[in-house]
Amino acid sequence: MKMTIHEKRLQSRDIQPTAMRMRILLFMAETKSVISLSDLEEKFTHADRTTLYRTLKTFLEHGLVHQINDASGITKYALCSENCTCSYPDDVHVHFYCLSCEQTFCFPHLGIPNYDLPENFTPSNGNFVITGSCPSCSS
Amino acid sequence: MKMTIHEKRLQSRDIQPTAMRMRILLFMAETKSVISLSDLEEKFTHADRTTLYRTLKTFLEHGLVHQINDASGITKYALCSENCTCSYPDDVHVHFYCLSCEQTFCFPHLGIPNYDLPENFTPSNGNFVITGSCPSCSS
DNA sequence: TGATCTTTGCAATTGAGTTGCATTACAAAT
DNA sequence: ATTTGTAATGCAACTCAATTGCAAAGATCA
Repeated sequence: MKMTIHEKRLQSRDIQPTAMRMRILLFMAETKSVISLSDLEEKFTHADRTTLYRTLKTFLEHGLVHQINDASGITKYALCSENCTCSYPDDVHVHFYCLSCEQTFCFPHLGIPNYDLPENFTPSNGNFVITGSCPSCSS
Repeated sequence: MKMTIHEKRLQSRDIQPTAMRMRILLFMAETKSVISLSDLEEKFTHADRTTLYRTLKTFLEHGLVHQINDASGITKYALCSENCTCSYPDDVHVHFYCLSCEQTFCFPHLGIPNYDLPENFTPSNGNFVITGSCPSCSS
């Protein structure tokens, strides 16, 4: 039985590879960028907002994407690397939010310090965003 | 002319020290915690939501408080230290968001690495939040 | 085929955040 | 002290992202 790489990717995370999900995964893999629910809506005008929303939720719950909270206040998502478990500190990396164009970028090569937290604070995940101006918007 | 320490603090940031603002500043200084607009609403039941909202905005614009975006998706605020300018990397520190009680904590002693960003990314601020379980919620 | 479970679409709701405008409080000038 | 102008506050309404309930469509398996 033949299977695309994306189909395998969904199944390896225990997500039923429906047509809709395949299309959304493909889009995220192609654009390689950080997207919001609204971005998906603009791309998939034929699909319902709820379906897109729930697809992102499903992806998130199954560790296929990670969630980013930047200064825009809008929840954004990005595909995880193949063997990511989205746990602090190893699988967390820095993101960059451009105040001008409001885009968010992944910096997978910029990891997170293993902070020595105050007693009894148990970390599980992290959200590290640097805000500023991106190359296209820096004059 | 006599002036309270909080009055001076407002004036040093060019904020008119009205009764409302004094009360809110006092509350934030007393609780020493990270709060949301809704938290203020619960405390100041007599005041209008808009006033509280605009007070926080004013405080933010004048650098009296800093803004935190945690995994809750709700914008939170915390008092800045006396000589803070809220700029990356020196004045940015780590926060902690507890998934269980949904509280957010300031860790002013945990600073931010001076990351070597990709070319032409110009940082101005940062938002670093570690998510997990706080002492009260860790069994 | 029939029964069941999952996914998708539609409609409606929630709640944070925000804005316009009228009113009130404050401060400066006379 | 009174007037006058500016800033702050309160009220009402609105926007928009996020979320939920329910019905219809589609997939899966006996």
